[in-house]
Amino acid sequence: MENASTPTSTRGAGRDRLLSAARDLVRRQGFAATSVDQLCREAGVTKGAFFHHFASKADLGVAAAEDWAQATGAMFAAAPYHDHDDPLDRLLAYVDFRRQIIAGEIEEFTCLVGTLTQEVYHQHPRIRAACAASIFGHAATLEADIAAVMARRGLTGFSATSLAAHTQAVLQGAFILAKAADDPGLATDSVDHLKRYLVLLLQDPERRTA
Amino acid sequence: MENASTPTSTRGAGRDRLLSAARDLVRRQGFAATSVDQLCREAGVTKGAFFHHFASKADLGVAAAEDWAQATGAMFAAAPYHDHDDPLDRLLAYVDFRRQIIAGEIEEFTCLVGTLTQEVYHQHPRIRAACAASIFGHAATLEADIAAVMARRGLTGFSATSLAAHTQAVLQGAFILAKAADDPGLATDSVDHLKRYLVLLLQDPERRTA
DNA sequence: GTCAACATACCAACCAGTTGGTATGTTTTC
DNA sequence: GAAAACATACCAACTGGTTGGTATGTTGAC
Repeated sequence: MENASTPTSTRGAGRDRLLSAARDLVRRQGFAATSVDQLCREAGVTKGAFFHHFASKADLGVAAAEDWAQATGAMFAAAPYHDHDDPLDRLLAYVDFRRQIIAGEIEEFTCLVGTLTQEVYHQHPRIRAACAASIFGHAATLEADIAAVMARRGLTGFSATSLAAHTQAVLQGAFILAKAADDPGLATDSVDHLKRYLVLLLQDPERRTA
Repeated sequence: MENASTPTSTRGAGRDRLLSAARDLVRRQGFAATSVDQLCREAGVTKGAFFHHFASKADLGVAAAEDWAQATGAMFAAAPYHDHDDPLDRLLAYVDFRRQIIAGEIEEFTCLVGTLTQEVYHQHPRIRAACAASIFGHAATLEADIAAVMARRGLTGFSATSLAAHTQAVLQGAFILAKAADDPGLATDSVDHLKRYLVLLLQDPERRTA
């Protein structure tokens, strides 16, 4: 997802540019530290345009989380891990794909909705809810494959829902460690552990070629 | 860690009360959304006292991260999981202990330094560094036990350092999911997966009584 | 008496949001 | 088809309050 430069574009692109600016600035520095003025400068519009499209700064936050869910949903829906027929192969390929897109500057691969949730969960319940919908909505896309593998191997002791959510917890936590260390390697290391866990948990031991 | 009420205390407690206020307010609503005025109200002092003790708001952030590392370090050093002789037992007891303290309001069990890192990593490198020291300093306390288990069982393919860091990634991510869902259960579920991973990875299969 | 800890008054810049417009696009009426 | 009416997108200036911080004064412990 690229940063929109300030174009001499046609009317009507202001809202999209504001959402794009929000995605980048909030991932880099958080929601509260990102002012409406700064968003407008980055988007190349004025405050009047901002408040034409959004009733408040908080409304922009909700729209940004929803836009994130839509854009990432589309990106994941089109990702190559769907090419696998076997549900476990598909799940492991998903984790490989998540690892692969950990690249570039920290704010380019970290998660808008995880970042937003962390600081606004208490004071902005509507933003929190939009973030939850994005995070758990995405986790839900993994549940069918996890459930299929569990059924195939007769696994119990945990649910597909909790394992799907756990994959997102690892990713979110990995992003925090990458930010703390200023090193994407911390994130890829945790994703490697996630893959190792899924293999140990879900793969038939006879299939393992370690 | 309890919130300090506004007492008629002796002089000289202002700094500690500001740090305590920072811990609570930042965990609940983030750093940028927590103003110096709000911190002073919560601590029961004035801006003069604030700026006597801290050169800037950012300095308060660094001090808060360092205070957090010191306080949690002491708490973990005194925790019962150290009672175990066997390194794997001790590690698993550590995870059990982390699960046990996930209780009460969200801001009571979530992590100050993880929350801080997420939003300030880009604009406040000194706060980021203090948070990294806290997170990875704590992870380092687990490395010896992990290394001992790896050596005992001849395990390769990952390092003690990366597995120790991974435990912290899971915890940080678990806290984000708890905030998103407004439900501590999301956090305990991920901690359960962490324990399951450590058992699968590190425990001799013959010892498992599942 | 000295000095650390604290309080008060104040500052310039910034904040989210509002106001009164203009420019452009669309719809309705003739 | 043209023009009026209306809707939408956007602008620049403005508002009251908040912000991080500074300067100066006061208080209490030693």
